[in-house]
Amino acid sequence: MSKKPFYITTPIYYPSGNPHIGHCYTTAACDSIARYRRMQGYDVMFLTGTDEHGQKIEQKATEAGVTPKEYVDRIVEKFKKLWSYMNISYDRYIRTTDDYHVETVQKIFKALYDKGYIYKGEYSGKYCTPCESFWTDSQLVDGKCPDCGREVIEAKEEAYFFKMSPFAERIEKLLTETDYLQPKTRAVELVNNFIKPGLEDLCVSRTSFKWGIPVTFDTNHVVYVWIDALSNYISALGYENGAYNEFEKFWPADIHMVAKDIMRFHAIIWPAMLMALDIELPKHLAVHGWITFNGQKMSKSLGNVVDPFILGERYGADAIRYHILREMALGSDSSFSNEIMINRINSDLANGFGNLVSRTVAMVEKYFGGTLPSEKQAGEFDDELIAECQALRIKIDDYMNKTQLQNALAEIFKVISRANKYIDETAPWVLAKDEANKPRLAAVLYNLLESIRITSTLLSPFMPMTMPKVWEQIGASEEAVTYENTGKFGVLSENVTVKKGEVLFPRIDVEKEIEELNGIIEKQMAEAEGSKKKIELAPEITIDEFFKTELRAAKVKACEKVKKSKKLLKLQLDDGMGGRQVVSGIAQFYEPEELVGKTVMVVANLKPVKLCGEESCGMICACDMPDGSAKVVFLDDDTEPGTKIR
RNA sequence: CGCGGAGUGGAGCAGCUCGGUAGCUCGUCGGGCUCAUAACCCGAAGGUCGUAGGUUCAAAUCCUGCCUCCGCAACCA
Repeated sequence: MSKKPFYITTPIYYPSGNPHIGHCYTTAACDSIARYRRMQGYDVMFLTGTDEHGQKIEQKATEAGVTPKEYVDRIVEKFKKLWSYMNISYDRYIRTTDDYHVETVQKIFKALYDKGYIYKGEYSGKYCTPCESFWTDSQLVDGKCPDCGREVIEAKEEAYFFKMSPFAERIEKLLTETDYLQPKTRAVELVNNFIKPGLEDLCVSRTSFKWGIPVTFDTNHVVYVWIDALSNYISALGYENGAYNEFEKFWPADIHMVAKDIMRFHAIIWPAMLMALDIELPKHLAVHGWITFNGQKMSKSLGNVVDPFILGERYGADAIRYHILREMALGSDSSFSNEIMINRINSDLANGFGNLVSRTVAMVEKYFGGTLPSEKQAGEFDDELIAECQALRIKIDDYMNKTQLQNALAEIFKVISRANKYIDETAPWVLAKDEANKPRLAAVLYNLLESIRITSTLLSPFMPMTMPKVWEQIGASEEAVTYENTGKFGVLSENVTVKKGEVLFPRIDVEKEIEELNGIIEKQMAEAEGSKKKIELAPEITIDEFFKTELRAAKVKACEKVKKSKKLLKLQLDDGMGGRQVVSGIAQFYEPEELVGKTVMVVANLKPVKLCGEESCGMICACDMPDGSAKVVFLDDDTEPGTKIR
């Protein structure tokens, strides 16, 4: 009889930079689930990969002086190296530059076009180059990029659009009435923000860059991110291509796991695409939060990016996997700090589990020369321990079915705690003093070995490197550590022989480590600062181009907050030519009173726009601080308003 | 009045659906033990459950107002 299929995916990551701990979380979580399912006997397909097209990649490659393909090849190597280091057991790695994927995307695009869901239109909206994003009219107010706030380009090009509206009702039902979305708490938000206002048609092709999959019937166009990237989940199985033939077997996917920032695409656009193609929908979309660093979002410029390689080197990949999986609750953010991580590794892995194995094995060696005798005697406390061990697997299954890895781990560690307590209750060192107690002592130690066998087997999907070392120490054969056997007590041979080995999880000196880690982070930050200055210079301009920008001095006459906005201040300026109003996004950094009377630098010939309903004529110059705040550039107070600056 | 989430001992969280002794992990303090990775076990201190009202015999839990924080949306010319 054939094994039941199980299909799980990570997102395909965008290789515009090196992989970080956030990528690790998603991937390690999927890996643990995949391993657990394999252990249960499922035929698992675990897919990960990279999303390699787009203008940003094209630009980065140009900057680096290589072709886009060469550029992504390099980064993909780093991803693969990290996954190998973290022991990620993916079954397939898809790159959107793979031939078979290209073929699938082109066929899907054509199919949607033939069905009438894709039509050619004229795009009259705006496009943000750095963010590589088109923004529809409802997303834009006055044509600014909602993500980065930078200049957007008037894009008057022709483009293909995907009709989303026919699927609005079905998608709303999918989100609110099924358990597709996990956790479901975000469903309301999605429905209110995107579906109720009416689903906009989606721009699905571009003509302004070339690094993408060409539209077969209109080769000026390349397929834009949505259809290209999302299709990977089916192209990887061989949908509409000849590379694989497993679509029938593995589709629909059991779990797509994503971080919350791309939830929207997987909760709305992806189902719409599948509906349009008449393909069955995936079963679950598991959405997790971000790993934050001391409460702040991780970011390179803040110097709080944790390099997974460095952490792994110090504490072992399994310890890192354990920590991020144990700490993160599905759906909400998780705060990462070196201190929390080290404490967790110490208390759970070193003190709790590692020490349990160590003390148990040591006692078998000390009291019985390494091999337990057959004669055993049951006693007080045994039943409770055995019952907890036997009940464990059912609980873990339940949590794994709900993708609640952190709860599964917590449950396993409860049993580990129970076993440590059992040692105190039975006090083997007291039993050892009297030869007559040997059978009882043997039973106690056997029960402990069995507890370790069961917990370590259930932990092995999460910490795949370390658990085999445990099995070696407790004398468990390969047959003993199956999923099936985690439900049974009494699997190890009654004459089991143990063998003391290396310390599984060495205890970490908290203060010393934190100091050293901080040193590393500081060093990284300094390096990042240094390289940043070189790389991020805009292309050279001539003096004529500079003079297109007219800078003038202006005195702040009045200033107030813009209602309905957290970030905006409205300033009345004396510009030496009758005055003007400027709106500026500095409300979080300045009180209105502070600015009155100051002389500032204004971009005087900027096209006026409306921000939150207020007219803004010009822009006030300010420094972008590394921490995300802004510092306005002030001129000497006696500078005459209207003075030209060059 | 844009949408949503959250405010529980020092820290991080559970409990709230279906009201009825406030629980877990870490930390602190005291004790025990010595098999073990200065690990393990037991005990204690510490909470007016954001705030003001309401419903009720009884509210962390249900209802209303308010405050604060976060996310999304909007937006940093």
